[in-house]
Amino acid sequence: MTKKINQNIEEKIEKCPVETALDVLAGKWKILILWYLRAETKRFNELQKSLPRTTQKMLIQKLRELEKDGIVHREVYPVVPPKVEYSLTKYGETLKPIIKQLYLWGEIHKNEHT
Amino acid sequence: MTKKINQNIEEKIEKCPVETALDVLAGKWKILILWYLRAETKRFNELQKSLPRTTQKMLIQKLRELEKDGIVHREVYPVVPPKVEYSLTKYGETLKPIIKQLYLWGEIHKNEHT
DNA sequence: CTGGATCCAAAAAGATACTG
DNA sequence: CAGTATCTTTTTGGATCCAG
Repeated sequence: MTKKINQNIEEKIEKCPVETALDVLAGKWKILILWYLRAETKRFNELQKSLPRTTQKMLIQKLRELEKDGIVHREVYPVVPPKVEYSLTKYGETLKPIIKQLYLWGEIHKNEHT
Repeated sequence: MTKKINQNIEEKIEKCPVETALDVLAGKWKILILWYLRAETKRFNELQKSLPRTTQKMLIQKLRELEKDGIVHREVYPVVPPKVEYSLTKYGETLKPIIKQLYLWGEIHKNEHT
C-alpha cells in the first residue's frame, strides 16, 4: 500500500500538468462525450444519436471511465422502459474551457483540414 | 415535413468543430509533443528525454503524423552523427491556446486526481 | 424497446533488437 | 543519433445476445 502511494507521488512529481489533463481526457470519444453533455443532461440513446460514429459498447465503456474519474454523473431511473441519464459533475464542468478552446480552433480551421 | 428532414440531414452530415480539432490532436503523446515544442525547436533525442514514458517508435510515428498534418516541421541536417530538429509550423502555433488550457487545468487539478 | 454484456477481429500502442 | 523491423499487449470496432 505504502509502496503504491509512493509510486504515485513520484509519478506526479515528474509529470507535466498537460499530462495530468490528458490522463482524464485521453481515450477515444471522451472529449466528444463531454462536448455533448456540456449544456444538458442526456439520456443514453440521445448520446448515441449525437455520436453516430461510435458503438454502443465504446460509449458505455467511456462513460464508465468518465464516471469513475468523477467527471460524469450517471442517474438510473428504475422504470420501464429503462431510463439512464448522464450529466457533467461540478468537477466535469471545470473541463469546459478546454472543450471550448477545441471548439474555437475547429470552427476556425475546419475548412483548411480535409 | 421537409423542414424536419433537412434538419436531420444537416445534423448528421455536419461534423462538430470539436471533432475537427480532435482529428489533428488525437493519438497518444501528440499533445505532449506539441507542449514540449511550444517554445523552441528540439532535436529528436531532446524530445525523447522530455517524454521518458514513450518509446522511440511511437515518438517517430506521432512526429510523422504531425508533420503530415502540417503542424510540425522536420529539419534534417546531413551530418554525422545525424541531426534532426523538430519545430512548430505557423499552423501548429495556432494550437497553443488549446495546449495552454490543458496546462492550466492540470496545474489546478493535479492534486485532486488520485 | 432500452441499456448493457460477451465474443472475436482489427488497429493502435509498447517492448526490444538491429542499422547507416 | 535517429531511425527500422518485428513481435507482444492493449484498445477499439462489429456483431450478436441478454435482462427487464
